[in-house]
Amino acid sequence: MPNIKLPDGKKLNFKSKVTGFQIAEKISKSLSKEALVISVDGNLKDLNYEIDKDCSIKIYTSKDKEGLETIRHDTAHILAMAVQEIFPGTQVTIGPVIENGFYYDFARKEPFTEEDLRKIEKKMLEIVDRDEPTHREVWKRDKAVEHFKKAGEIYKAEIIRDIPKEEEVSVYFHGKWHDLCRGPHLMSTGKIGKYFKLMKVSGAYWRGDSNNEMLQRIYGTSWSSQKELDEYLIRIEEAEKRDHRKLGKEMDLFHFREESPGSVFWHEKGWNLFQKLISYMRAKQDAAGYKEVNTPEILDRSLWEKSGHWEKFGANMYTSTTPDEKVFAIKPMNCPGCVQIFNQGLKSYRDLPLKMSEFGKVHRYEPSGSLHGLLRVRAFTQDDAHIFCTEDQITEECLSVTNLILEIYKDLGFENVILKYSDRPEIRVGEDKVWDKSEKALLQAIKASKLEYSINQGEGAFYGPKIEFVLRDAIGRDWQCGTLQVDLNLPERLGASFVDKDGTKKVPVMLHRALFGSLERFIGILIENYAGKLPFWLAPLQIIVIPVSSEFDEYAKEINRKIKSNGIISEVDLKNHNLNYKIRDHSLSKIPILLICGKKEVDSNTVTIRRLDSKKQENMDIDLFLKKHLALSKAPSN
RNA sequence: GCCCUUGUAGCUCAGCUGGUAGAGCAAUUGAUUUGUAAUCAAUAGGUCCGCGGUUCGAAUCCGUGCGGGGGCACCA
Repeated sequence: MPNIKLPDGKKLNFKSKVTGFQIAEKISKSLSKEALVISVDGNLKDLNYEIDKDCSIKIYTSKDKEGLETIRHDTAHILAMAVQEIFPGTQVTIGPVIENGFYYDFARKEPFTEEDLRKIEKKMLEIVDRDEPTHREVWKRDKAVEHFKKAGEIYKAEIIRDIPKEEEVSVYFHGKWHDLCRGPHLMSTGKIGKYFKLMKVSGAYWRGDSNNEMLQRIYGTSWSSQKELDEYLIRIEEAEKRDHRKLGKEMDLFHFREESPGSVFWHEKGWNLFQKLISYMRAKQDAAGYKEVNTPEILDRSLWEKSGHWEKFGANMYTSTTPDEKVFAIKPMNCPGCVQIFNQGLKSYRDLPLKMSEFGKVHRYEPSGSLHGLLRVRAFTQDDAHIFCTEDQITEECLSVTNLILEIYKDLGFENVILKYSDRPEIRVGEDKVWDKSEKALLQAIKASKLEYSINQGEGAFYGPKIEFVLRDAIGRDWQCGTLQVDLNLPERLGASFVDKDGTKKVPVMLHRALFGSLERFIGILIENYAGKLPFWLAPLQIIVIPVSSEFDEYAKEINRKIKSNGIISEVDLKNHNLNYKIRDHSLSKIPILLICGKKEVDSNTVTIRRLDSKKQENMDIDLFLKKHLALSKAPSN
């Protein structure tokens, strides 16, 4: 007789076997209405799963992650069901739950269109109304394979073959329609509610392998209330409004064009922002003891062969043949060039750690389909540095890199940073002893940073372990930016050495690190994070002076001159438009501060300040204004 | 690279089933001299992404190339 333990510790006793739904009914009527799935000793099960022995359970509703995910999983099934009702002959494959929704991959010759999606949605609503009951059957493997093969579902048959021997092959029925599935599922199709929407169709490789055929994937979202669905759709719209490609055009920062896909044409304002970031970082790195260098963009093939890039990275490299038939590569990374600087002249242990930074522009031939605005380009500038040091110095150097990165992110408005740590991969170079040392050093640095971190086991580079710095933006999206890698390989390959205390030559350890990763990408992230409303010091155009009418042009020009002479980027707007027009115009182009000058201001030698997104007007003496804003207009410094 | 989709004025877009292009904003000029998110009017502005084909005739249909978008794969 099952003795059921509830999450609050209470126990319920049943005379015979009992289902989750019956337990919910026993607890309360409202719970029985809201219950979606149950966990039995930690395993998620259907509500009508029969319990016949003692166990502890928890019943989930749509308020729980488990409940919502089950709703989404069921919505995916109902999607597949609807598709097969409308388009017979379409094969189903897999349909998992993902963040905010689900997808289902189908095999069908004709592409699904936008109208098809609306048709399918309608059919899905019908299926919800039909409220088809769910039931689960466990089939013998052979029978299942046979059945799905006969039904023309070759993908399903293939999936069954790959289910581990010890697992049951379960088939879920929603009415007559059925699908191979691990479950659990809701008790009937009516339970999912009507708060779903099909979002888009796309291609997706069978089993995620680009050697396989391409299936059609339908993405959908599903929630437990209309309110949640609406909020989600609004969130998507908000994210679209922040799109850096759109804002970059509106703010006149940069553009792309056909002649050079994936390469940025930086306009004056965008380049100003770019240069500001660089000079900010120069100052930071200078203070941290880095020496800035610069290496050639084009280097002979032989160097890339020696470094291993030719073999390992060749598919992504641009090459160039000169009129005399020599082959060069346009650098996809700065490291080999930097090692060559290290190699020039004799280095002593006294020179270590030697930190060389480089704002190096690299070119990589990225697959056309992966290009995405500033976030994924073919030509970009790394805020790169290579630290040559001894094994004993690894920990300290890693820690100082981590601190530098955090400091810089904070200055740019990102306080929320997490780390991803990747340790030794299967295929690697170097002795385990050295790996032990470098992994330990990196981990120590991570722990000292007190940041949240995750471990990606075996994901390190073949030459050493690495940390990736992930920052979370204003609307909760994660962006991988900085990276820190320990390299025990390249210095040796390229013959780097230093003279140690004992007079023998030793190979230095090299740390690769980038703070933002790519300046281009980071600017994209900055724009999206701030929705284009950059902090005052980063704004490419910081102030616009607006005369109320042309009568005050001279005064406005004078104010503008004064501001500019203080090194603040300012313009005066003398166009023949009224004040309202100009305020709207410059607000839309996200100018942080507008200074209005009219009779009142001329008479009192003041300006009236209007800040972006604030209707508050603030009248101030011009010298006081400058005093208050001068420091704010420059990069933060410590 | 692969699947789907898309390419018309500086920008955002309209242009039904083929008959050599249109709006709003921006620009220019003029009027207006404006006090916190669009003053009025006039003017100018286009190899309809490139190439090839079908047709008496192509922005429109077909093929192909290039670019953009959404995904997949890739992301040292």
